Amino acid sequence: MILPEPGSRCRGRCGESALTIWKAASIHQWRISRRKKDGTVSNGLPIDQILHGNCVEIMRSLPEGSVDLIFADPPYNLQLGGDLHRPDNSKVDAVDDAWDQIGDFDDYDLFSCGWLEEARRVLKDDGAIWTIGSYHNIFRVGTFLQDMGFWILNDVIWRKSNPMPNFRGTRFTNAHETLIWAAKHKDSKVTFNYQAMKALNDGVQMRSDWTLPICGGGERLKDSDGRKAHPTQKPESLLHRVILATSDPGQVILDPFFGTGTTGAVAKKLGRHFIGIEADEGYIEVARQRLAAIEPGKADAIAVTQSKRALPRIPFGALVEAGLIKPGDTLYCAQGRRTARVRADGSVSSGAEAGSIHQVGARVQSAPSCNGWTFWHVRRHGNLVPIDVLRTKIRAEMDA
Amino acid sequence: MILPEPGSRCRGRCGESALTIWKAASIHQWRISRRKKDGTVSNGLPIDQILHGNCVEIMRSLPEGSVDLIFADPPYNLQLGGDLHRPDNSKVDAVDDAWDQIGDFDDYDLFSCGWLEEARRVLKDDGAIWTIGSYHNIFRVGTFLQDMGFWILNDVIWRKSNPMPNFRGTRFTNAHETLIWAAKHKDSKVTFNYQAMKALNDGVQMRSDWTLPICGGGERLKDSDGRKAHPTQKPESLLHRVILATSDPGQVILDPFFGTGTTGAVAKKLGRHFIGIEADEGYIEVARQRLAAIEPGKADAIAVTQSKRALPRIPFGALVEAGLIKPGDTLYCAQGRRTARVRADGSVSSGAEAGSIHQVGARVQSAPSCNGWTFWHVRRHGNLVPIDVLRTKIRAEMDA
DNA sequence: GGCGTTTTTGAATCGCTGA
DNA sequence: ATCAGCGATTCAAAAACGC
Repeated sequence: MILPEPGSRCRGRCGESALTIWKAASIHQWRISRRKKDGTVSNGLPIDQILHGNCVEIMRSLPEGSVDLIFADPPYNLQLGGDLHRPDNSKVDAVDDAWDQIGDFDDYDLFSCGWLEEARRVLKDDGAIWTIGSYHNIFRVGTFLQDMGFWILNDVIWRKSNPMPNFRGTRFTNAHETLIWAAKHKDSKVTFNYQAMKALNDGVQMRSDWTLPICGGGERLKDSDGRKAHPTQKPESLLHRVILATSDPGQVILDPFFGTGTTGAVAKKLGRHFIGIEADEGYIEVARQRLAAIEPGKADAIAVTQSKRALPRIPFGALVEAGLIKPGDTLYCAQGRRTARVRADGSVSSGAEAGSIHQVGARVQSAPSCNGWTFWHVRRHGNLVPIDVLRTKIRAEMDA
Repeated sequence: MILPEPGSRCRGRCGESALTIWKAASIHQWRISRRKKDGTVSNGLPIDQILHGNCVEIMRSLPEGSVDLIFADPPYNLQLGGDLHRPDNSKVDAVDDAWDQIGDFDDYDLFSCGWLEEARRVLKDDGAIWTIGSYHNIFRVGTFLQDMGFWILNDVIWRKSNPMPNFRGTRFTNAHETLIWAAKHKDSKVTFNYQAMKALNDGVQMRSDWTLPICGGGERLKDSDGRKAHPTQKPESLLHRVILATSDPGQVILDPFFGTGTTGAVAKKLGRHFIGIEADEGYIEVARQRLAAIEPGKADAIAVTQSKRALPRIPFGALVEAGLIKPGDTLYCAQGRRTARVRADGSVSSGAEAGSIHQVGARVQSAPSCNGWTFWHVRRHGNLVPIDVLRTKIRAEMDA
């Protein structure tokens, strides 16, 4: 592997950049192996499968602009010293697996450039990516995302309700991990189920900090000896929120570091398709068994609160056409002080002003804009009823 | 200014690095102006002063390895679009000040390299740095810290109890900011008052996520027109925790982006020295008046817990942090005959006795135990109010 | 003055569609 | 590509207001 001159004080960003080096040397040395397709293939995509191998290699074999969402939990490149013991002298089972040891920052940068570039190629133009990490790696991943043209939408904090304490008393308890949610481009129209997130959070906007327990109990996969099958298995609750918020049923979610398949498990439960890539055959076997036992989510069970933006557009004139409002009827604001008259073509007039319900509503308030559907009301049985209620009626008839 | 070739898809990390460019071109063009020393000078350091000018220039005039701690709140370089209106059509007063508009990623990287390199030079070998930022800038700052050889100790989340909502329903509420705490070297022996943090957090280890309200109310500095004096004034509670945790009384804390002087204000209250650097004379004037009104912390008031003790049931320290009770304030029993003094970490002292509100309450009564929350009172408007009343207020904020 | 209600505001990368 | 029109969208805390 070609690296910048060693020994320089500033690593990574001195001399040639990791991204430049990556393109020049590493990628072309990889052999793209053909792999056996043993599952469903949709639009050339091997969906609902676990693909075995190096994730960059595998992603290069997938078509450009083909997946809707990527969730990536790359190695954190933890720089551990010696063994860590608890105050009672028991040894902490640290993450010291070979796959987490990428090397110094230069190696880690090359590694990150590699998989991020391929992930970006495979992603649809309106797609998005989630990455998760700790302070060891997330700043580098975030910088690469920005440098590659991804557009960060939020950084999200997974606030662990039950983190491992700092046994030495030398730092603050490392009680969170950081996720980054980014669109492929600045102008990408990404999926965000705002109302579903609001519903999930007791009716108030979902915040950028999520308090969730770490993966344990019956959810934590164990091998035959009772030891945890994977050292960094993520909780399904975390993926549930990610997938519910930023994908729709039927979409394809790619996880290039599949591990024991939490992304696939939650995707299947929520009626999404997944593509998993994993280099370790042992993890793949665990994931296969896990996924086989999961019942796919049914359409009625995975439905979420819809955003009004997704509903069919009804022009105000349709209410007049349907006879729910008659030409000459009076519209009132909520207080009843401001009024407008309905005209036969669905426009309204108030004094000298005339135009759409939105335009006239804005004018009478001297406001820059106005949602006429919620601003204007009609008198029914002595009460003022928002015209939005009549729109709902029209929509219900259309669905019937 | 020399920049990488424009139009390249990958910005910043392609071609010459920002750090290389910085060293080659920008720094040598700066003229180091002599400045008038108008305050105390200790070990060649202009302590407890606000220095006017570009922070890189000023830092170059300070001796190498001379300050104990740096707190830096650099511009976030927000990339705003057009105006943003709330659902009620009121306009959001965005942070669009000229000082926050650094430019594109390349410009911001050069800017960041510049001040970070000088900050590192000025820092003692066993010193540490704190930086704060949002997803717009913090990944780049974190990457540079690592590339320059700083050793990250924690990333800390400031979880805002009352953030501004996302008005368009397009993202998660941006409800947090990220701080990075890093040592100058991997082997630096940094200051960390572990027991004080534990005392401040109800007797359990302080975590990496801190729930604190944004700066408002009487603490928020206003100009003569009643408008906020600075758009991004940080709460003193945040600095209280930073300074109490990672510095000792008498040490020197440098803030290269001093603004209206929150770092200096808390440093003075906690018996630390500060050096503030600020480019805007208007902010300096506000900070000077603010600092002049502050009484320096007395040694007994700013003393913190040095050894283990029994766990208090309630985090009394949160009241100190929030400014509801100040270090040095007096607590009274209901009759006003017995008193205790509040210390900066939420412990209290009475005569030779020191400890939690419960312990000291028990001691002064010669009782086996005591509920400090109902025993102790503070004087407000001439009346004695149980501190439990203040706890209720804190709880409301923390529950958010 | 006191208490209940209304208004204001905070580091923000904040829309979609069709002519 | 640009522009205009539709019409979707806010939480907590403190200050200001009203009775």
